[in-house]
Amino acid sequence: MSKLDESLLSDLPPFSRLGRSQIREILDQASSRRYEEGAAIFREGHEADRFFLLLDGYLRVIRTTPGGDQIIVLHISPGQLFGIAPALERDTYPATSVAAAESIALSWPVRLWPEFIAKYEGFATESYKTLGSRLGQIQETLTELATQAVEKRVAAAVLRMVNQSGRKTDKGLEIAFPVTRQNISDMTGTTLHTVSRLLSAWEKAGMVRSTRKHIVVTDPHRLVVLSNATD
Amino acid sequence: MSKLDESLLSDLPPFSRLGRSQIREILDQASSRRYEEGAAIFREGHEADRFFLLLDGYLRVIRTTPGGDQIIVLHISPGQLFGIAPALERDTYPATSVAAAESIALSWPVRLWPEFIAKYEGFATESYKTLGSRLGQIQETLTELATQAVEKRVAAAVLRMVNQSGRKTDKGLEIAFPVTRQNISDMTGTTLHTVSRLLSAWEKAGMVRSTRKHIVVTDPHRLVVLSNATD
DNA sequence: CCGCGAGTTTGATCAAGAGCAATGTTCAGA
DNA sequence: TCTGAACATTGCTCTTGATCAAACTCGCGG
Repeated sequence: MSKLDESLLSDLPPFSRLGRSQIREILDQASSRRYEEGAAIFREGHEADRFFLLLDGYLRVIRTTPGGDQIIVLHISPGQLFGIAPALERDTYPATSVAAAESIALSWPVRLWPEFIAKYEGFATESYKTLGSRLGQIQETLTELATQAVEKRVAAAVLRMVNQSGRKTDKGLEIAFPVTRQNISDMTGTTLHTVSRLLSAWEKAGMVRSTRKHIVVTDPHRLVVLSNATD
Repeated sequence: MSKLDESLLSDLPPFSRLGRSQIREILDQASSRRYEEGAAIFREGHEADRFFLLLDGYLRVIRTTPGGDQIIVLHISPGQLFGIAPALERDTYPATSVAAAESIALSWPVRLWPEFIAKYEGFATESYKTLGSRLGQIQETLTELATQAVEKRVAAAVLRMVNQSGRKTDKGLEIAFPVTRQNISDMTGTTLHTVSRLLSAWEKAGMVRSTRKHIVVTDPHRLVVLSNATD
């Protein structure tokens, strides 16, 4: 593993208040790994022996039911902590995380967690905030799933991905990682068929453009309107 | 407000490692309040100026959509911390909490949070765990909602309430707080009509007994089977 | 440049459960 | 004891979106 550069961490919230030498210390204890698209970083139920920070790429956090259905609980973007089961004193990971695109993550052994909390100013607060915002996000999704019709849920899911990862292209806002119809249906509790029909309809209406595994939102405004229509 | 007794806290996880004098200190800074059934402890969007501990009773945590639909995100039972928005550095509560039965809660002003974390051993860990288990619960609910048919969701919701609050009666396990059909439908994203039909069917089949606002599960085992049938 | 497979599209059918409507029941308070 | 409000039940209809089925297309590896 090559020597990691300090600038990797110095701008990220969990570490931004730390001095050079502390960051060095943290990096020296980290492992860095690269994950291919589709590779699992860790799996539900496995021993939670490390915690992670995503440096580059995007992850899906997935839960699988006993019956084999799966659902995408949330996405992780660069700079976020994840797999922080140790904070919760859990000994296994409660979900699986999979690289949605080629990704790079740092990780540390669980035993360092208490030390990080105690030693590095801002780390505790930051991880609380991560937990909290994740809780908020999931509550949002839950509420949506329980109350909204499929079209609105799908619109909201697409918008969430765009907000989290969208980058401007000449055509509009593009989701920065590959997404299949199946993926979207796994986020919204519907089927890939329904998602496909919706995307076709939206494309016909000029709101999105989509190719095989990529989606560009050409008219975000109308999609937003759609996602929170009252009727 | 009458003087609070130290034994109120000494057995609860967030405080169990503390000495008498520390508990006294914590209690002296707390306010205690009683809430009637149906009363709100705090409301979504309001300024998050206090954090809470439920001493007695049961709460529902509710989110309301712009369109006015509401959903019950989770229940709180005695001994649990709640309204810990401050930990997340949020300045408003992300959900509303309402007393499902007559309840008593302690609360402290937000400004004490950092002090609690720093000063009282185990408090930080405990609140992490609270957050974490809540995250787990909600993920569970989300997965269920996205993948399971209505009957299984309703069965699971009833079982969850029984597990959390069930007490033995001569007939079976009774949910310890009032629950309407509407409440259950708000937990499961269905309608009160559907819940009513299901309860009737289950009653006919001898698995539950229910009166106006109370539910007794007479045959938990069969309900469990129902809640995770594979077909 | 071909062929194969993963991902997608679209049509047709059908069932689950929402919505609507009307009636029934329990309970708290006057 | 009566009345009204809150809660519950049940029948009927109709819509949404799941399911089944089949064909299509893109893009990659050989």
